[in-house]
Formats: sequence, structure tokens, C-alpha cells
Amino acid sequence: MTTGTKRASGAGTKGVPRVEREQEILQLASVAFGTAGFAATNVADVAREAGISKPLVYNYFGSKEGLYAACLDAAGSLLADEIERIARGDAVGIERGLRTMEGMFAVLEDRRHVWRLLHDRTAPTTGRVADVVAQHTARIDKLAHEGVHELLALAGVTDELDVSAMTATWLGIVDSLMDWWVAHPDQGAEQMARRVGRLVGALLVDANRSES
Amino acid sequence: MTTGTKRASGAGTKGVPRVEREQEILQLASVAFGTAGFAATNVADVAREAGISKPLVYNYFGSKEGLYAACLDAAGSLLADEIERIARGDAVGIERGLRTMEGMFAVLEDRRHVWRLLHDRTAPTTGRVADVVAQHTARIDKLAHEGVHELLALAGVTDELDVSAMTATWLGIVDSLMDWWVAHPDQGAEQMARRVGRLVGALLVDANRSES
DNA sequence: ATGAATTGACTTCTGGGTAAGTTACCACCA
DNA sequence: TGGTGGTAACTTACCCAGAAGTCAATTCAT
Repeated sequence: MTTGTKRASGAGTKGVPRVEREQEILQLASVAFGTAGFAATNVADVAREAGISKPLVYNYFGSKEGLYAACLDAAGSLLADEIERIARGDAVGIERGLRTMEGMFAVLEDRRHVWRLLHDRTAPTTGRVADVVAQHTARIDKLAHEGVHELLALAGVTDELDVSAMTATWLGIVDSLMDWWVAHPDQGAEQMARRVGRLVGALLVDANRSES
Repeated sequence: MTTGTKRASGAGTKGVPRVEREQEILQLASVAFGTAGFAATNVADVAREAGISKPLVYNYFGSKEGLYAACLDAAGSLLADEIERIARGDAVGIERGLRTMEGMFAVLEDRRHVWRLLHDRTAPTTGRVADVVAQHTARIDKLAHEGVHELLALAGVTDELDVSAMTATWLGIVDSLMDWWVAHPDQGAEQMARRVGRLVGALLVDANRSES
């Protein structure tokens, strides 16, 4: 590489390399998309927040969908990788669920909004965005389905519709806990993990009580 | 009231009384809002589906928000009334949860989409719509909170944040089951109630297994 | 005929996307 | 060292589609 003054060609407002700037835009866009949703997010606003002009965003990402797809790609890999990592462990049933939640809390500690990206109802359902969403949710749903299947099988439930409904419910639980977490920024990841453990424990106490 | 030929003044395309026509619009609008969301729903489309013109919709409901508020009012009352009715029963803990789900399934059997109306992130967060949403979710959340508080208290958990998180989770569970139900139109209300019962049972079996 | 009900045709505004110009950096040459 | 053209980065100013909302004109029951 050229010595001293890096090879920054062109006329950046600063000598900030493009990749770094793209990274910053993605960060800001993820927050915007994750909180307001795809439809309600304004590209011009994101650009202004990033301190650049709208056309530059288009120059980098091609379109609003392209920007969203880029955010999704980062978020999806992050999440799916972590869930896969945990799935490789030996926990089963409820234990596996708790471990997974723990992992999610740890990974998303300071990126809580990204969970929403994968479940945005206002995102386009066709085209590149849909493909990227499908790709990542497929990975995640597969693992969720696998875990739930295992859990239910241990209890003798094997009906595929039951597994399907339970998987949806599990994902909904994760969803709502993430929402709650977003609404309670002062709560840390370990705090959340302990809280969830406590709540599951309470459920079981109650269940056994009402069984007697 | 006027005798014989009802008091239908003006020039309806048919002799359909206004109230009835309003009802039909609300029905269609609820489906549209509930499936596509507030932002993605187009007033002109709703009007076309109802076989009338857009200005007439505005004449009836004043604005898109007015139309949405009217849908919400019907949906909110329906749901909150039913949940309150069940809360007046003597079921507690998990049992109360199951009873509530049963009631929801029964009430929403052929209006499954309305549950989404109350949880639409694309709806305006200020003005009349926000007020109506707040009013109904306040009723529902209060009952959910009450039920969860009771359930957790039986297990010795009294931390307010725990109750808050668990309430959010409970509402998320209902949410995801409703979504699953929407995606499986062939499943009846009783079928769903039995399914949920089965799944809760399976969870308990697994929990006791892993405890030993 | 009269007036309420209803509509076709309009205005307005928001927001995605683009064309054309401007700036800053670099390579090359005298 | 300083001018000169080339090029990539960046911005200003614009276009345009779609959807909310409005109004004068029209239809219809009485």
C-alpha cells in the first residue's frame, strides 16, 4: 500500500474510508428500521442523521430496499449464527430455550432493535428484501422448529400442527421479551436471563400446584 | 318511526340504510387494516371493495384515522368485554390463561384479523386513534396484568418488573397464536383451544422431567 | 322541484428516486 | 513549484408516483 497518507481517492468530507462510512449508515439505518419499521422509515432522515446527503445513500446501497437488505444481512447472520452455536450444545427442552434466550440477550445487548428487522410486517414481501428475510428466517425457524419438536416429543406430542403452533408461539415469546427489553434499556443481559429463568420457574410451581 | 318504507332519505344505490352500509364498510376495513396494517391500507381500495366511492367513506368517517378508530372501537369492545367476562370467573393462574384463550378463540372465530388492529405499529401514535387504542389496550392490559400478578404471586414472585415482563410475554403468546390461527383458516376455535391445552400440558411434562 | 346522498375530477403533499452540476484529490508535465 | 486535465465523491435541485383529502356537479327519492 502507499506509504503515509492512505490511498483515499476522491473528495471525502473527511478522509473517512467508504467502508467505515457505510458501516455507520447501516448502524443508523438499523436503528431507524428496527424502531419505526421499513415503511415508516425515511431514507432522507437516515442520510441527515449520518450527516450525508440522500443521493449518497443511494449511491452506496442502490435503493431503500437495498439499504434494508444490507441491514438485514448483518442482523440475520448475527442472530442465526448465535442460535446455531447454541443449538450445537447439548441442552434440550426448556433448558435449550433458556440457553437460547441467554445467547440472544448477550448478542443483542446493545443492538436490541435488530431483532425487529426480521419480523417487520411493513417490509416488502417480494424481491431482494424478501429473499434475504426468507434466507435468515429459514435458518432461525428451522432451529426453533427443531428445538420445539424435540421438546414436544419428550412429552409424547408429535402432531405436526402442534409443533408448528408451538414454534410460532416460541418465536412470539422471544419477540415480546425483546420488545420489553427495548422498552427497559436499563436492564442488562444477565439480568434479563435471570428474570426469564425466574418466570419459567414460577410457571412450573403454579402448574404443579394446580395439578394437585 | 315512519311506517312501511323505512325513512331512507337521499339516493342510495340501493335502498340500503346508511347504518347497514357503514357496518359493511367497517367489516371490510377491519380486514384490510388487520391484514395489511394501517399505513399500508388504502382508503380508495376499501371503498372499491365496498362498492362505493372514496368521498363517501370520508363522508361517513371523516378521515382514514376516523375509519380506523371506528374499526378499533368495535374490535376493542368485543375483545375487552369478553376478557372481562372471563376474568369475572374463578379460574386462576394457568387455568385462567387457558380460559381466556378459549374465550378469545370463540369470539374471534370468524374475525381473526381484528386482534391485530390493537397491536398495529403503523397506526398513528397521537390523536384520536391513539386515544382509542390506549383506552382499549388499557382495559386489556389491566386484566392481563391482574392475571399474571395473581399467577406469579402464587409462586412467590412479586417483583413488579417480573410481572411487567411476564404480562408482555403473555400478550405476545396470544398474539402469535392469533397469527398462527390466521395462517391456518381450517382450524376451528375448539380445535385451537384443545391444541393450546395440549401444548401447555406438554410443557409441564417436560419441565418435571428436566427437574428430576 | 328540492335537497340529501353520492361521485368524478381535482388539489396537495409526502417520499422514493435521479440528472446534472460542484468540489476535492491525484497524476502528469513543464 | 505550479498549472492542467481527469476522475471519483458528493450535493443541490429536481421529477414523479401514489395516496390523503376536497368540491362542484350529478343522481335519485320524495
